[in-house]
Amino acid sequence: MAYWLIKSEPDAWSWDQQVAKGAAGEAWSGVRNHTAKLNLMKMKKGDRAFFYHSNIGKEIVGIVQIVREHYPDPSDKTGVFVMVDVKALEPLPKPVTLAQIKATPALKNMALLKLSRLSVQPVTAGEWSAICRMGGLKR
DNA sequence: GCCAACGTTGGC
DNA sequence: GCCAACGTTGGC
Repeated sequence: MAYWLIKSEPDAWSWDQQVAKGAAGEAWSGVRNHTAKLNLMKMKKGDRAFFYHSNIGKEIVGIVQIVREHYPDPSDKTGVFVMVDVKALEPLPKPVTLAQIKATPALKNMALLKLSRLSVQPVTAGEWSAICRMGGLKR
């Protein structure tokens, strides 16, 4: 299984809205960046991703699961970009903030810090478990 | 095909 | 509100 991190501005689409969608999941559309697109296309059903709130909060608030692999984004008229469907899996008992990640030596190479503008990015297994622990999940 | 100008994102 | 990073656009 692969791990990812997806970003959203809570003004546009928040964790609470994602949770409200429940098991049905929701389309993760609107990506207009080719690097992000490549990552979307690597996602497999069952992969997990951190849900990060950019701008407001600047913290990882929960975990989502990929429930549908990439397909054309109907909101993209050029037909170039793709999207996936994700569903909320569980919240982090303690959201992990950007400041905490920066202060953690093991996480200093995270794409989140190096490619701050990339909205869909890979997370290593080591980073995943470290953040889960910081977030109060026991695993 | 290069590169300057410009727009957007996102942290501060 | 500012600015750095970076992607895109357009002139040459």
